[in-house]
Amino acid sequence: MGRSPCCEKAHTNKGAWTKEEDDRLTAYIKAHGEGCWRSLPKAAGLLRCGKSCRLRWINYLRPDLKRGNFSHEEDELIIKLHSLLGNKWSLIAGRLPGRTDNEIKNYWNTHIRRKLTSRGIDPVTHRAINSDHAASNITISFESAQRDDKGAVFRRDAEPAKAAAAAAAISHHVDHHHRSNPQLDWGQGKPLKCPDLNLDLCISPPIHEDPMVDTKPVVKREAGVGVGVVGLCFSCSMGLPRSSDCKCSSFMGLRTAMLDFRSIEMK
DNA sequence: AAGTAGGGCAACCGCTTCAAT
DNA sequence: AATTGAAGCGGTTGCCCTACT
Repeated sequence: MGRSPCCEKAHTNKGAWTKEEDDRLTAYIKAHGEGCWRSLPKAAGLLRCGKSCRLRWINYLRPDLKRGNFSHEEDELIIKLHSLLGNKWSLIAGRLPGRTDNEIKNYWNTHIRRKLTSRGIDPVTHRAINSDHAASNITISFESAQRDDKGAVFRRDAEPAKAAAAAAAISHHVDHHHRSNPQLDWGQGKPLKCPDLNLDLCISPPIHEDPMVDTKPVVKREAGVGVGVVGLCFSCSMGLPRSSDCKCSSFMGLRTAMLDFRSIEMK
């Protein structure tokens, strides 16, 4: 029945990794590639469980990791993605090349959460704290023209109908993820409608084809490896206003490229 | 200079999903 | 079809470092 046991837990090290262990793991993966974490520790001569090896590699040893401080653009992108995806750190990490889910999670908990709170934004719901009535359409805008050190811009939505349409479009895309992710209800227990979330989105129907956007399925969950937005300039892929030399086509090459839910694949 | 508090981050834990048997 | 375990994920913990008193 079932598979054979993973590792002998009685003879595994725990705690901080030593330089030697790092070297062994790195050398082994460089020689044999990732995968089969179950057998890796033994093969690499490590007294660790496969799970621990995987974590160490993904979060610390991988050569494509960026490390260092998060840029302002990354900050905003994380906030934006979190507002849409909730605590789906692996999905968020998938949009930030060189960043790991663990890193983003830590960064969120230590920096961004506080930052949002100081801006008067609830980091969980992304709504304004002290907004007395839920129906008020206070929204968070990331328009860089209005951006300053104080961060997000609040405004009342001038066109509720437009906002509702956008919300419905988002809801359509998010829905199938959402069904399996009650967290995305943000505690409301109702289908996501983003009634007060205006991210200046422009989302087209899924069937839309754009030569600039690679529509083939994205490699599934490469554990934090950036599934870069193909065919888009930096500004567009980061969800920023288009730069003067941007040649991305209008669809999705806007501030919304990252919201191409076709490439946010859930397990 | 020593002690303390708080922040940051690496690693572990426990749960869920999926695949192998 | 049922069972079992690997892989992956999010939450939490604990250690280390730095700033403050």
